Amino acid sequence: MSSTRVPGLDQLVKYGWGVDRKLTQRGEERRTQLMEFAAARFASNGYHPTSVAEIVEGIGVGKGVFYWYFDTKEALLEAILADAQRDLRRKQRAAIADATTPMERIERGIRTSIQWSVTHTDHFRLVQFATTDERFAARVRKGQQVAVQDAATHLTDAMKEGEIPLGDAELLAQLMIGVHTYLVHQVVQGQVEVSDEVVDAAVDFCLHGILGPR
Amino acid sequence: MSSTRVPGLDQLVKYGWGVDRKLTQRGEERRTQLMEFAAARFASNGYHPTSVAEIVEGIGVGKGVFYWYFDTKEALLEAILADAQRDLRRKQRAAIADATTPMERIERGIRTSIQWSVTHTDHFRLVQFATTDERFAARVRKGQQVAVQDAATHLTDAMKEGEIPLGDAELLAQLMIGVHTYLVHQVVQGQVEVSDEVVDAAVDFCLHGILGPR
Amino acid sequence: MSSTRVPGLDQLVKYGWGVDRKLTQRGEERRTQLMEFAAARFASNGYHPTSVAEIVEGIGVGKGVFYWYFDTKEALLEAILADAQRDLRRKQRAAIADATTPMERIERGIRTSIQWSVTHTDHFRLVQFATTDERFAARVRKGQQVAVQDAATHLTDAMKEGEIPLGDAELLAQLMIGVHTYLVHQVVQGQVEVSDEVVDAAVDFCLHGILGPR
Amino acid sequence: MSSTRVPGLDQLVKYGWGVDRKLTQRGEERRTQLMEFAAARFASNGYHPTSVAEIVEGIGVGKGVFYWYFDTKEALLEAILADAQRDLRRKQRAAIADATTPMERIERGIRTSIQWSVTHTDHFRLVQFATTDERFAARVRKGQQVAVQDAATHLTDAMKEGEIPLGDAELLAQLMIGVHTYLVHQVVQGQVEVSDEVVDAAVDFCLHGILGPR
DNA sequence: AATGAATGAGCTTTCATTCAT
DNA sequence: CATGAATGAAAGCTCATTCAT
Repeated sequence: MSSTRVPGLDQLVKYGWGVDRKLTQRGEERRTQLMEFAAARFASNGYHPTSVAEIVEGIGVGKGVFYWYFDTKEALLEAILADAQRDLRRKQRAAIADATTPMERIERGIRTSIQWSVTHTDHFRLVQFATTDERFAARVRKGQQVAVQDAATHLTDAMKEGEIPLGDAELLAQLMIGVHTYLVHQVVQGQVEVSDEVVDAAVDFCLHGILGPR
Repeated sequence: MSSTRVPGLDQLVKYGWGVDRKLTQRGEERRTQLMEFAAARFASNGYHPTSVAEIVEGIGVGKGVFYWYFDTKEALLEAILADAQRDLRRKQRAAIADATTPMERIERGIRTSIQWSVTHTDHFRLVQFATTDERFAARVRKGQQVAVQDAATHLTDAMKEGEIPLGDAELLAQLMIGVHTYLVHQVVQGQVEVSDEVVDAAVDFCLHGILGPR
Repeated sequence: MSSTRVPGLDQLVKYGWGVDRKLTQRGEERRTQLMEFAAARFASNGYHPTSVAEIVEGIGVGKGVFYWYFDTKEALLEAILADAQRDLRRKQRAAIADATTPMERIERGIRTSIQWSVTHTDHFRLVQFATTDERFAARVRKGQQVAVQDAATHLTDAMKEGEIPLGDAELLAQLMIGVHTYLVHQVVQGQVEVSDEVVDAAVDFCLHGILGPR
Repeated sequence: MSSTRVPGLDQLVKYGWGVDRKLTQRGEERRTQLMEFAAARFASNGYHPTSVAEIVEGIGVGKGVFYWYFDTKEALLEAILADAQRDLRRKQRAAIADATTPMERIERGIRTSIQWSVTHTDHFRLVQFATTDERFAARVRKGQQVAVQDAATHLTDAMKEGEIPLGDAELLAQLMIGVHTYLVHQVVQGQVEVSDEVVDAAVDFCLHGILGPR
């Protein structure tokens, strides 16, 4: 009826500026269902080749449903990406919470990140794609910057405490993230099987890369 | 009288199984022009959002011209990717040719790869995208497998000669490639400025990652 | 919740395996409207020369409407042909129902067939065309086989009852159908005016052809 | 150079008003080759679905060749149809030449016609198609009118001489032609095997149809 | 005579989005 | 909330025809 169009902060964080309805329990589920189904399809067939029609048919509803929950197809992908980013960050914070040294934080950060990516391959693929489309690249870039900053902070701390040699913390953070990103990439592409040994090797590789010549 | 439809091996390598005409000098130039222009557009706007119309308008020819040289838009991207792969491999072989030790070969390989990628950012972006679309992913995967194998061979040699500690050569090769892939990725995204120092740092990071604890 | 994708038998008979939505009253009408308009255009301008654009413009709707009801232009023609076949057969069965002798059934069959064809010249022309295109020819052939078999059955009955001399019933049926097909063909081409006399003459011609030398 | 565009009568009969060059021996062969190849393709794939490119590729020449011999694709089909008509008529005249009675002429006419059609199934199919396209229908109609007139003349003669009962000669001629047209149609469609018995039965059917009740 | 290249209107089809119910 | 129907711009692609060489 006369509901104001200005959403509260909580909703904004979750839904952005577009469709901003208060959703019922059922509505919430529908929205999630749409996002999950779409993420799967986007990941396997690609964002552009997947039509809105395909999505709504896939879950057996009319097109109206889609546009009830999302302003555009673009907004859907953005919501999926935002959701994923938020989830990963939350997991990472939890993992790091009770670590005592910077190096421990770094290691746990890497492990959590790898863990999350290989259990959310669809989202990993979507992020990969999003990078290649200017419409979404900015959002992803921002997320990656945050990740780099986080890692760099820990590296700087480690440098200060003399745990690792001084160096360009940000660059090292990027190289480190590069290692595990590519590793996950290969896993997603079916080129590598995940195992504790592989993850350990990757972590070792990074740590030695950071430590440099002893 | 009737021209044989079986193309020679040379042509096959170059054009694949689709349109396989003998091209005149002029035709050869047009084909190249189309590929270059398209690569640029695909890289900046994305493959799907770039229409064939946009490409032909961009170089000021009729639509038919496009389909004279390529069977489909898909075939065009494949041709571009194949071309790029061939070019990179050629460059790498040349760079490695006169190296004397395995470690030298590895280092030169990494440097050449970074070099090539940052001077062919369009193609790098296209490869990124290609990975996210099953239609093209296979080709890219094969190319990357080759790169991994190449590097792994050199690592194995280095292990045999005792230059580096024994380990999973293939995995190390992948981690190494991961470092520079992500680095280039960041460069392409404008997050990092290339410089000799950055490249050196990346190479160092890899070498120490490989060498492990001394 | 999720609607089953397996259409009921009724729908299958009517729509085939392609677009198989449940249509509303309005949708049903649109579908019919499209088929009728298209049949007329196909008949007068030819199937290939008639574009989908022409059809939708003709009934004043957007292009998407066409593809809402039919998978392809080809499917549309097939639907039209199937519809026509079904209608003719139904009419023929009704006409034959209360005939008492085989010869009466044959005569009524011929007359009904001529009658139907001259009042549905559009469909007759479409069948003519369909014969010349392998994509549609099979369907038409099957329909004609059925017609031949029907007539042959009656001829065989007549032979058994001694009403006509023994002979190759199927071949006679074909010749008989040939007579009226060509007659209708000439009518459709404007070479012959239909009249009771003409129809009577054709029927006589057939009957004498069948009876042979007394 | 300064060759007049007004062709001689002979050439006109053969080539119509379009391309009217004096062809060399080789040119004559190319033209024939094009027509034969095109007739085969048109017959099997349809006129519209067969492209000029397909034709010239099929015989291994460039597109220029096609347009050297024919003004348009349409003109090609017309030339093929005209050729076929001329050939059939010539054969029929030869077959009838030494017949002594009208009925003999009729029978020979029918037999020749069936004979020609089953040995030129491609052309028969093309005529079938041509009927369904207004651009070509007129030409075919005229040819069929001639055939009907020819047959009707013989029937009229037969009536005058008391060989058959009086009746509408033209209509009978049409019904007669209908019988064998449909027969050939079924042969072309692979529904009937040609044999002397079948042809005899068809001829008998016609003769009895004409003779009516004795 | 013949070729390879080019043209560009037009084709079939798709699809994000909107709307009446 | 939800549906089926509709929109129409735009996509990929075809093809009869023309032209420079």
